Amino acid sequence: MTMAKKLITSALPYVNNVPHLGNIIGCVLSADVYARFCRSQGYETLYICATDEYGTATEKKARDENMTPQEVCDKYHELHQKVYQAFDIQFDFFGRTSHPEHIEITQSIYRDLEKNGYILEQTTEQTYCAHDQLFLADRYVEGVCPHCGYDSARGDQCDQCGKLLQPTELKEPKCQICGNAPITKATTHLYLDLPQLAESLTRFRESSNDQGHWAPNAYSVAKSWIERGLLPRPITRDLKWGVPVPKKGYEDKVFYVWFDAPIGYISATKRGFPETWQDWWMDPQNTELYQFMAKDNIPFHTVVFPASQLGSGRDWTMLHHINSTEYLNYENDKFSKSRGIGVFGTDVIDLGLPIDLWRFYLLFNRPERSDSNFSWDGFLEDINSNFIDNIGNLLNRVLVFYQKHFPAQPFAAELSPREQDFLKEVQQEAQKARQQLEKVQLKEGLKTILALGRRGNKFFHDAEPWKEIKTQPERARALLVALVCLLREVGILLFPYMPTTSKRILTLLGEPTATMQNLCDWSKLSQAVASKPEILFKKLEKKEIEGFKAKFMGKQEPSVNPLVAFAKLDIKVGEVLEIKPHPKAERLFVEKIDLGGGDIRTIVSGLVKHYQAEDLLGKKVLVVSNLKSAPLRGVESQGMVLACEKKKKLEVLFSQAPVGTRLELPGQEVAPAAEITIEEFFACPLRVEEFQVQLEGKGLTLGGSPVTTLSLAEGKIA
RNA sequence: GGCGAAGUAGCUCAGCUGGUUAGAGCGUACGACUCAUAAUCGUAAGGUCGGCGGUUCGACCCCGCCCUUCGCUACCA
Repeated sequence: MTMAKKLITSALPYVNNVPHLGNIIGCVLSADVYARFCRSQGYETLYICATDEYGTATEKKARDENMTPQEVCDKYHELHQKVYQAFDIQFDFFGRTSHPEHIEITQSIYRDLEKNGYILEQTTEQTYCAHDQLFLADRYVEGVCPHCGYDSARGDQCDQCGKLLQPTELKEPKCQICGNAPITKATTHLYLDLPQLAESLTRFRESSNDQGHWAPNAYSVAKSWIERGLLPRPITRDLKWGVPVPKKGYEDKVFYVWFDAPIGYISATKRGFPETWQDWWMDPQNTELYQFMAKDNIPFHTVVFPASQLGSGRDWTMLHHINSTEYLNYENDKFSKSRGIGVFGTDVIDLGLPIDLWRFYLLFNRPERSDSNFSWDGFLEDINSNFIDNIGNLLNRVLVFYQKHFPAQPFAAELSPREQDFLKEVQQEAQKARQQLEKVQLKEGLKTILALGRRGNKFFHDAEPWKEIKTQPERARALLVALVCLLREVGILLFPYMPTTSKRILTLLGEPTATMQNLCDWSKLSQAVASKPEILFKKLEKKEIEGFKAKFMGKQEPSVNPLVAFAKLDIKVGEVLEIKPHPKAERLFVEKIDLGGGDIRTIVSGLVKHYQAEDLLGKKVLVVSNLKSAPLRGVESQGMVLACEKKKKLEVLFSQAPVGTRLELPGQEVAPAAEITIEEFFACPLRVEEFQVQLEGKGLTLGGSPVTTLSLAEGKIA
């Protein structure tokens, strides 16, 4: 086995979010398991993480909470630390990017890049919106793609041909926020010349993957990024909260977060280990870098950060194995802080369950190949059946039985072929789990450990020691000793996953110091005496878990009552006075619609594919009249014409009722809001069933008569 | 509408570069055992591997089309 030093990192969590279970399993916990394995294995190991603190999001949060960005970061950094501590995450150092050390290293890497000619400086006519008074982010600029001529390519990428772009390349750029043509104010920015590094990046990707066996999703993402064609990437921004740019003329700018954040791994190491950090980061021959993260972070670790390293010309330790997970969902929904969906680190602390149970569940359900799903029912099942009934019970039944018949006696016995064969199997399985851990197959490794437990239970059952003890007590004793051997291996192997539980098991077996290094070395066991047996965990109770479930459902933002949502809508009959094609959009019409009482609106609708202009002219249609207006390709749309949609078919909701008639739900008071958002509109699940427009099965009316469709029997209203 | 990912037993998931009867755990049913946290052990039921075509001697795995779900995005509003 390789004796390389193991440098392990977990993706830097962004500071202003409370980490949820998905975040935790994705990076910090997975990396912790591997780091613990490596230490137990006797490898020289360093596990580094930090909070990522710079950027717009923090500035915004600071404004919202009326604090300085630094105060925001201080507060949340501490929160992160508390959560990770609760999860028994054992960092060798947990740093933060808003630290002088970080500034120094970021700047020095920048200087290297500049010295080596990988920095481009462009004083471009950068898109600046005079109206909104800000420089526009790439994607907020649109225009004509220089490659394929597509007329609304975004500033970062063209949707038609897929090429990566810069906003400056676009012909006829436009501000997407206000629709005005942005002023192209001269701003100077620094760019990392990725094209010049493309070849080395490809070489790096291939050789690193060959040696380190990247997670498949990481390899394919990296490949497609590079093969799509790389463009120079700006590494500075017009912001305040960030790493200052050490260059004249850049006093008002900072480095872009994506540039400085990965450098946080290095700076955190340097801060934690000022004397020895270079032994890790500047010793690629003897160091293997393992990086853990969720899938959204892949490009930065496989392309962007390696590019900075390669371009700096220094002999950095570079990515060896990338372990990128998919996402964990919560009860078939996405985790969402804003909607209050999910279990967050702070919740776990409050619930007060043994942390190893959380670790077990998360690792057992680790989203390795595809997204996986947290559910309270699954939580109960997995912990009770797969862990407690299996491992917990095996430990207990073995120790209780042994204690009863051989009190205070060491685990020594003459092993017969029956035990010897069994132990060979145990050895094989234990080695298998060890190798799976070595290869960072964390979920598989855990499953192997559970299989070991099942094997033990079967051995116990088949041998019937409760009978044997009466006739051949020494034979029964040998059996139990063999099972103690198995439990010892389980105890050792469990250490990376459930450190506290591992220690408890090994202590009960009288060998608390056993590690991965003496896996399957049973020589000390014959002197070991069991402690008084104790239950590892009592089983989770259905009632308790139901309680949690209810509590967390209650915390969620209540889903909007359809009737309440409907009450806010102001849907009226309007007559199409005028209709013409949108000047800049081939799929849109621009209509003038009379809603009665002199209220005449301009409304944009995407109906070109379904209707001719003359089919609609003069017709009366249903219109959402209190919808917040929105610019569509430069034309302000002051409402929305309703239609029924099913698959690719669409039918506009026409009406014979007088202009201005309001859509009603019999028996329901309506109190239209002055203005609603498009989200509020869609919160109301209007449908057509059997040619009838309805809400929750109740038909809607216009002046007392039902609203119907002609060709589409059912569909959604949009 | 565009791009991307995915669709394998009731549930959660494995199935590498195509090759005999498609796997595991949980759950369920029945049986066994009783040392143990009503735990354990055995047996069984259960899948047209989203659908339809195609390539092939042969496809869950390759190609095309379609359906569904999810994500991102848009000339959805």
